Amino acid sequence: MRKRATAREVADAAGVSKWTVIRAFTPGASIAEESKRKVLEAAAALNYTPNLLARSLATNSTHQVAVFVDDFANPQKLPFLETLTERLQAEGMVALLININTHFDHVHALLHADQRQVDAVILFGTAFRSETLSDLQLGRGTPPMFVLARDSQIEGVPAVTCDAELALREIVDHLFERGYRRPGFMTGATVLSTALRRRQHFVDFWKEKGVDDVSVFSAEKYSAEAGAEAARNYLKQTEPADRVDVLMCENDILALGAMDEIHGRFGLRVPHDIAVVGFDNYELCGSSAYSLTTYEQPRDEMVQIIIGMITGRLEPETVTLPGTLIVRKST
Amino acid sequence: MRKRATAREVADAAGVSKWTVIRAFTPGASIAEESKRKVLEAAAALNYTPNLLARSLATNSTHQVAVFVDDFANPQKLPFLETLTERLQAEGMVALLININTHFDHVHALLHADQRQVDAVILFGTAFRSETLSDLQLGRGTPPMFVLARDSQIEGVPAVTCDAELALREIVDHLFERGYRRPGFMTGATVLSTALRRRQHFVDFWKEKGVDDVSVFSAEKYSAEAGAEAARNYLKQTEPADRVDVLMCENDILALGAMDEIHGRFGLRVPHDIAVVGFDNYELCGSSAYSLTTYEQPRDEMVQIIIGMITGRLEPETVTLPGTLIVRKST
DNA sequence: TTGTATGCGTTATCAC
DNA sequence: GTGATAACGCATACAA
Repeated sequence: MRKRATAREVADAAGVSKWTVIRAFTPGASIAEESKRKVLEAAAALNYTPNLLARSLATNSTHQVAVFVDDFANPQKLPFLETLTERLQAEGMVALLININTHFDHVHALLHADQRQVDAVILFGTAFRSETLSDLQLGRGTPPMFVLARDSQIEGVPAVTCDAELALREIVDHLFERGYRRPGFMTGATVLSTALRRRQHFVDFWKEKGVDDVSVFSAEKYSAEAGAEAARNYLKQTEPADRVDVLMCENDILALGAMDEIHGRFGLRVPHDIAVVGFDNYELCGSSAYSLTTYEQPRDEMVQIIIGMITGRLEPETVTLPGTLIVRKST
Repeated sequence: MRKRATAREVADAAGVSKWTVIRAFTPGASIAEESKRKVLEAAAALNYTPNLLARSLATNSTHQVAVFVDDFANPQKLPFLETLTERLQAEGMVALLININTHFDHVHALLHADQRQVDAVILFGTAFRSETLSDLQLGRGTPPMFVLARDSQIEGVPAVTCDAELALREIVDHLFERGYRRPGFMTGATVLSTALRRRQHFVDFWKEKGVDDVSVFSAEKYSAEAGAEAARNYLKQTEPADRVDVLMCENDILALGAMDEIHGRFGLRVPHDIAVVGFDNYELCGSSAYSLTTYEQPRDEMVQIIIGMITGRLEPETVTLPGTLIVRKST
């Protein structure tokens, strides 16, 4: 592997000093047309491009953003990653995809991101408790952090989320209107704040409607298989007369798994016997096999805002955006 | 944002030279126990960790690997990204997720990756024609490239893929055994080599069985919606008597869309009227709503091998691995 | 407009 | 075992 050409080499070839070479590659620098032409020619011949590593070291800014992800089971992550990377790249930045799990925990990852001098850290749908942060004793010196698509549990760390209160209100209104009165809620992993919040709103709004009893049960993970298993256990343990008439799941992937069990294995009709609601509007929700009623997050807007905060165009503060209820045949 | 502590500061605090500080953070360096203790103490107090950026500049190795992705519609990308990031991180590397699309093409991305001095570039399921590369005139000096989950179309760039020939042979054998004789193949975007190869094998193996006529039609993109649309057009334009009795789709997401159209909208029975086969074994394929026969790629092994090549443990060469046929109710 | 000196934080290599 | 010098490639500030 040949070494990259340096500014110094280009300078020699063009017969100027290396600083003139730098200027030719610095937009808005004062340099003579003639010099610039000579430099660019020599650069092209030598295949020179500025070394971003050295630039980062000198400018103290890497234009890299670390994106922490801990749940790869939700296919909804993919379109988010797509727009996120696209927007970042449009701003001259690039995403460092960091997998957070038991082998590479938050503290470790944050330390690593810090060592790499990333411009920002995006906690994308991951749970990050503040005790973890204070353990790190890194409050200052840490790159700016932002939470995407989940509530922030850390003081001073802004979050960009879909408005859970509004969403759940719309959902409960819709379900009430359709005549459902025996609601159930399936959560994924109860430790997560967003799960708790969605569930809490769900329970609260039903209470406002005069429905005090909401069955709550949880899947172990956020996967279709886990959703199916949780539904199976529930159906096995509950007499038909005692069952819920509508099941809201914390996200689509749980809902699809649950639906599959309800309809596919137990032969119950959706929505006649049990209606199902998801959250996210994953592409396959619209398929006729499922036709799942769900709630769509304003993905593009969320990403745009979080990037605005990273670039400094927007004030860093928690933003909550309205989403869209998508009513389909499952309710 | 406070500045990070430097080796120099720690050195002053510990009363040693900054080189001794470096040694304390270099595994296997020769340093006195006493000095090391003092340094680590001072480092902890000042919250010092080595600056990876400066290290990269000095060592000429960033431990960053660029991962190019151009298709975010296939949910199968997600588990691949999960194991990829996990394995990379286990090796002390980190993934740079780069979105290749019309706004940020391959040449641009490769240039960018090169400027960032990445240790390697993984073309993950993206089409990269060699003309593009030669346009760049970068043959030398470019970081080592590898293709994952697609055939390499570039001389000297190794690929790690699932054995398409074996896969298609197993699939065709299975279909033939089940009695299907009027096969069809749905491809996503015909320009891609892997699409062409899978299709070609499909056609060839049927020919070996004495079936010369394979209907081929293509969806515009790799999405459920595109698969559904392609199926819809086919069903509309083809008399029931003339239709295929089995439809193989280039990947699961197309197959799920097609199935949805065949069964959900047109009311045809799968597999009785038309059988369907996918490729990838995406999680929802196993759901009772679809129960799609498909072919699973040896994901972990593929990732492990490509990382072996990147780290130098394995010789960089094209590797083709056998996958697993998953037979379900759709055939 | 152009050239010079200095700094960014680390590593490699050599003296001591 | 420890300190010092040079180098990595570029950016900033200043002088010419």
